[in-house]
Amino acid sequence: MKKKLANLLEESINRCIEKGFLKPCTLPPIEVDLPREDSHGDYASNVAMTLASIQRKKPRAIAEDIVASINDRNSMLESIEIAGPGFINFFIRQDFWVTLLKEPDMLKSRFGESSIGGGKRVLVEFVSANPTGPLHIGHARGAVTGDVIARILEASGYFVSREYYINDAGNQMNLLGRSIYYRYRELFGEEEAFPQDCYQGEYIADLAREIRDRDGNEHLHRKPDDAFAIFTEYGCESLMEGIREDLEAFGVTFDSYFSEKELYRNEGVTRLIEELMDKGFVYREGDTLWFKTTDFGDDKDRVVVRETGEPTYFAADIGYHKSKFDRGYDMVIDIWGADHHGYIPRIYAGIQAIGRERSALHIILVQLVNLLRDGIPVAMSTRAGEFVTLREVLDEVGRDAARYNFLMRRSNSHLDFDLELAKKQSNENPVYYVQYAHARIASIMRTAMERGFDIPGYDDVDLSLLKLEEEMELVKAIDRFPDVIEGSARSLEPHRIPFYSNDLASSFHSYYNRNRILGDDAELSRTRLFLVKNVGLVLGNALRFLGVTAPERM
RNA sequence: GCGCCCGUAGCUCAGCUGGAUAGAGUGGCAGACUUCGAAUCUGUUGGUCGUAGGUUCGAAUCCUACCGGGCGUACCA
Repeated sequence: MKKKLANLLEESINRCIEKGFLKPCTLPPIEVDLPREDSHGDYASNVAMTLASIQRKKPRAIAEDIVASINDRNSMLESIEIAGPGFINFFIRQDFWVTLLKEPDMLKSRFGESSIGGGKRVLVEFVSANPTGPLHIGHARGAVTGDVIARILEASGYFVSREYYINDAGNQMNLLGRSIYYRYRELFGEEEAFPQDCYQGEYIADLAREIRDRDGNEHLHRKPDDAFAIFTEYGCESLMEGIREDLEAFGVTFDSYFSEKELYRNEGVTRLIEELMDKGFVYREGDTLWFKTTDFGDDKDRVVVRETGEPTYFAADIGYHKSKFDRGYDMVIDIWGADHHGYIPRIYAGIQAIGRERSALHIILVQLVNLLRDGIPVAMSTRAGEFVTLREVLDEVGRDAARYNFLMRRSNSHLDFDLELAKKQSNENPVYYVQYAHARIASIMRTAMERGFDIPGYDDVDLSLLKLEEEMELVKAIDRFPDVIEGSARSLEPHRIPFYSNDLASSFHSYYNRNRILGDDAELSRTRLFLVKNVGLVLGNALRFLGVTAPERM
């Protein structure tokens, strides 16, 4: 509906220009919004006001010209009003509203999809947790955020690939190997003190036991450096396997895993550094190489090759991003924990230095999760081995509730996640509200069948029977769904979908409590059945975008 | 110190990229099941949008300063 009205306005403005009412100019984007007040119409536009400054003319006068030139071929409009400083308010005819139900009924599970992406290739990189321990709840929020952004973009005409960057090189990996090694020695009674700086978690000892069960004591006689390498590799692979399984149980899958170690092996990092040197973005100071990120707005230059001759993590990361673009992606999305925000200017400097547009990279920061149990904070630290794993959360609160809770908030705001609250199967838990509406509708459909109704399609019902305000509200809400998904895709904001779903579920519950769907009047019942069926369809589609199940009964 | 994020109802949060009289949920209070699912619904209570300036037809939204909370500020990843 929004788009139909915007088109109507655009045509009219062009006509005004032809007739000389308005001076030729480049049109501002035509916005059509939902007014807060019902008395301001079903939709409203402020074009007259935005044109006013360009045209140097009074907004109300412009609005009048535009309204006079509108050609409502399809008889959508009940009336148009000009209000306040120059708003154009549209009132849509009731019999036009109901025709919009044709679309969801035809498109079914594809209702909500669009082609705004135009086939652009997008890489979404997310989670990318170091394989030094199992995923914990902090990773979970980034995981669902990335997953849902990928789902939305896929539905919006983008060609999407999901990637996990494995930091399987560097100090933390060595530390992992050492940690397992010392636990391994303990198993054979080598009781030196377990180093403080090593990973303390119980899972380290588990890994050590696995190696003992497989290889016995053979690593005891190796030189520590050789043993570290073996233990590192084993730990990394084993932990990655666990991570993959946990994510899958959480409904999150990847198309590719990109290994940092591979990047080094393929000379990706050396080639990158050479490129930066060739382009003159790098200077030498003693034995270290500095990248002039300040040329791109960073507040200080950054080291890319250490005194020791080893490239930094940063160097590898630019190399990794170069690889993303070299693989042909038009748009790259990184989902990061908010604690990495300081890193943003430097990575932008990196991609600009390799000749890419800033606008091709979108970094989404996901704020940290405050884990609570009954309102009391739960302390977490990977190093100390104190944390609640993703697996534990899944086992305790379930996948649907966990996902929904993470998706309800803007990723940019801090999130309290209360384990007890998320676990409750009651009205305190918003996921059930939407699911319940879906299940309830499914139940109505079942009852209807039992009573001998068919489930009608668009052409089999008399839509003029939909007269109630609540019914119009539902029709309007259904019609809005594609706009919500599109807005969500453009802004990369998944949280809009839970909010919309909640509103739609609320309108439905309210309608249901006030009116009978299946009553004495067979024709009316069939029409209402049709309406409600489409509400269920949209709720189902919305939940699918969120990766949450849409139950038929619960 | 510097940088980023956040500050909206008692609590948890939306606010459609600058629009008209600021909204939900939750909590409190009062109500609705012999009829399609009460995990539901209806009504009511509740706000100087952190503070002070500025930009303009118009600001919770943009700019500046300050206050409060979080997170960064490595030749770690």
